Order: sequence, then C-alpha cells, then structure tokens
Amino acid sequence: MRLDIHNSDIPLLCRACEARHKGICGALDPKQLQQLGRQTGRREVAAGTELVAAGVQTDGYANILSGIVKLSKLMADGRQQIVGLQFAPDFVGRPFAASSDVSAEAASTVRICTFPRSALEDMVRQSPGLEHRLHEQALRELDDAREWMMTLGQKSAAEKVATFLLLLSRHVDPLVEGYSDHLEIPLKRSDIADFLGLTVETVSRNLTQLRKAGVLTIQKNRLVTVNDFSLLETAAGL
Amino acid sequence: MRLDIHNSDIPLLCRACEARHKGICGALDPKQLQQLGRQTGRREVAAGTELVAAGVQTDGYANILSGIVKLSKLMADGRQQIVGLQFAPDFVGRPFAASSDVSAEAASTVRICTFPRSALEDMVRQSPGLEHRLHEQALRELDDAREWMMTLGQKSAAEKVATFLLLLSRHVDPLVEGYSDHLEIPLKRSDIADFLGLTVETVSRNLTQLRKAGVLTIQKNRLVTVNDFSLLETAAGL
DNA sequence: CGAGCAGTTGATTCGTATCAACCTTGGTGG
DNA sequence: CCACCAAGGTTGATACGAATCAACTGCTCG
Repeated sequence: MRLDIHNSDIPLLCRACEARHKGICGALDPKQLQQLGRQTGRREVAAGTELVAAGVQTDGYANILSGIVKLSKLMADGRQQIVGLQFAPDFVGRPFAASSDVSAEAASTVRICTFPRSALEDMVRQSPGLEHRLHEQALRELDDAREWMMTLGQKSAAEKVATFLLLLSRHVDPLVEGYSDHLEIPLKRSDIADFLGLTVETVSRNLTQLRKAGVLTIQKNRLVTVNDFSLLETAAGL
Repeated sequence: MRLDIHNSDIPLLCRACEARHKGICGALDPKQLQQLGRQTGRREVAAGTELVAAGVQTDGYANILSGIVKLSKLMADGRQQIVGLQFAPDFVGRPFAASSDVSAEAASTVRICTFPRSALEDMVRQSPGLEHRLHEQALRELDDAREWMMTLGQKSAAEKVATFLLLLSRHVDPLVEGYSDHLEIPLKRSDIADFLGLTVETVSRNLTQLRKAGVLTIQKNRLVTVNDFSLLETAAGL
C-alpha cells in the first residue's frame, strides 16, 4: 500500500501525534517533519513546572501533546492573572519575539514536544503554511482572550464560575464521551480564582451554590459532573 | 532621481499613507500596491459609525489612516465590554473568517482605506510577507488583550482609570509633542466605563480624584493634561 | 501521628453599583 | 439672540456583592 510507504517517511514520534494533523505540524510535509524531528525532544513535565518564564529569553518552543498549560501574568505586588489556558495540540511560545511578559506553567502533567527557536524559524521560511497555522492559533487565542475580557469585566461572580465550567467542558475533551459532562478540573481553587479575578472563597461558595441548585455534582474537589448544561448556561448569563 | 521614478509607480493614495510603511501595506511592492490600489476606496466616517457588525458577514477589510476605532462585544442582556482600541495604521477586520463576534465602531472621526475580502486574499497568496504583518498585528493585539485582562481582573477602580490614561498617552501620539502629556480622550465616560468594567459614576469620581491629587488637569471633559506621569504610574499600580 | 496544604463555611468590612439630583454644554428653533 | 432641551458629566446617599479575616475539615505525605 502506497500510504504505508509514504507514511514510513514520517518520523515515528510524529505518527501518533495530534499536533501532526490539527496542530502546526499539519502544515509540514514528510521531509520537513523529518528535518524537524531530528531537532525535537519529547518531555513529560509535572504539574507546576514552569515552561516559559515571563520576561526571560527562551531558546525554544513546544507543542502540547497532552495536558493543560496555564498562561499567567504577574504584577509587581504579587497579584496574578491567568490570561489563558492551552490544550493539545496548541503551540507554546511567542513566535518572532525573544521573550514575552506571559509565563507558561504546566497545570497538570503535560507531555510536550520541544524544538529550538531556529528550527521553527527555518521551517517558517520554507513553508508559508506554517506561519498561517501559527497565525490562526493567534487569532483563536485573541478571540478567547476577548471573550474572557467580557467575563472579567461584566459578569458577576456566579456567572464567572459557571462560564469557567462551560469553558472547561468545551475544551477538556475526555477520551470516552462526545460532550464532556464529566469534568476533571485541572486547576486548584486558587488558580480558578486567579483566572476569574475572584478570591478562593468566592469561587468555593459559588461552586457549592451550583451544587445545591442541582446543576453540578461534586464527587471530589477536582472531580465534577455537570447535570444540567442548560441550567449552567443560564447561570453563565447566556 | 531614481527614487522619484520608482516612487511614481506607487499609487497616489498610498504615498502619504502611514499604513504604507508601518502597516500591512509595507509588505507589498509597488506593483502590488497598484493592483490593490485599483480596488481600494478611502472613506471618512463620523464618530459612532459601525464599521464591522458582530456576527455579520463582511465583504471587506480596512486600514485605519487616522482616528480611533473601538472593538466591543455585547451580551444578550445589553451589557457591553470594549475589548480593544485600534489606531492608525492598524488593520480592521478578521482575516480568514467570514465574521466575528466583535463589532468595530468609529470612536472619533476616522479615515479608512477599504478593500474587498478577495483583494486581501489574493495578496496574501502572492506575498507571504503580508500574512506575516497580519500575524504580528494579531500577536500585538493578543498582548494588549492579556494586559487588559490583568487590569480587568486584578486592579481597583482607581488603578483601572490610571491605567487607561497611560494606555491613551502611549497610543494617541499627537502631532506636536514627542510624548503625549496632552490628551484628547476619544471616548465618552460611558465608553471608558465599558472598557474598564466600571460604571460612569465610578470613572468620573476617580478622574476627579486624580485631578484633586494634582496628577491631572482637566481642561474640558475630554481634554486632559497629565501633570505627573510617575504619579500616574504609581496610581496605575506600576 | 502530626504537619501542611487544599478546600469550605461563617462573620464582618469595604469598594463599587445603584439610585437620584444636579450641573454643563452644544445645538435648535421660535 | 436667547430659551429650551437633550445628552454628557459630576456629586451625594444608600445598598449590595465580593473581599477579608477567621475558624474549621479533610487529605496527603513524611
């Protein structure tokens, strides 16, 4: 079968990789994948590991293979805002800039495929399709950020918490179900609070509100089942 | 002089245009500018004019030549969040998507250079440099949006107002001065409120606070002079 | 088993929204 | 020309929502 022959040109690492199709590597042909493959490394990092530090020059980029990465900004006095969440097969890093004032940290155990800055830049020069993919991800992240600005600026605490849960259920696509009513929240309460511009206490109170209203069942702290999506959407202000 | 001869290839419209150098058109050569020039139209629109409606398919794009454009999102119940401000020579519109859930409205009198969707798409196919420019603008807007998430989520009302004034003084580059301590605020109080996630009253109160503290002088409602930038930065939480 | 971290719940405080009155300005038509 | 009006803006009194402070419960790990 031709397909097998053709496929055999693709590095082993890439064959089962999600980023290979939906991610940025989808823009590359087998030859380019091989070239890139020679410079990549797979890593599995524990929750809490900092992948990219704010304001620090980074040597490379990465694709997320599994797990969740949180992007955050810090103020001088310690206040923190989480400004984005990334899932497989997102690209991690700031293209065309030595550093950024956003830091990236593994929220759960994360598997990533890393490659040096120069490798990406070479590839971009070779195939414009790659920049297009990066551009599309940037536009998607921009939409997400603006959606979140709406939430941060206009919604009440209860609406914020509900909105956050909906966001998760859309992204944390579990292996089994089609739509995810069964959530494993990848963040601790303090992270959720930093994401929503609230305090831990307020997040906690509003989760119990939703539980008491029958919208959720909370199996364990991080393990939640959504019983009624339409109620949750109403609670989110939609 | 060669330069003149060469220059004569560039459409008249483009010669004095800021977007020609710093904007996306900087990626195009004279021939392409001519081609694009045949399809462009200049318009001057009054403050309040809607340039792009949320969720509505648009036929085209535009470059801002002068003036300020506000991007906003609306909730079902009428709550509004301004999610971005654009200045010359920014590109207006959502590349590669028929529509977006963000609406664009002229905040001041705005001069724009419009062109049809197909023209942009043709150009992008011809020169990868153009997509690169669009990509860079998207990344810049993403940085701005995340910076603003920090402000919306973590800062107090007083800090928000100060941060807003600093943002303006950085962008509204007046013709005369090098750094802009002399501001003409392009938004009314209710817009500022929508931008900051506050109410008109709170914005007003905090502006008078800053005036009484000597940080600002308010000549007229929209006309403000910053007397002390370092005080303003302190007030912004920096 | 105790220490420490994550999470919940309750009492109180504080900041901002809300409601309401008032002032200012620019435009319009008698 | 001035009276009027509506829209934009300010200021004050009060109400409410979320932060803060504090106590307590479970869980995990050495």
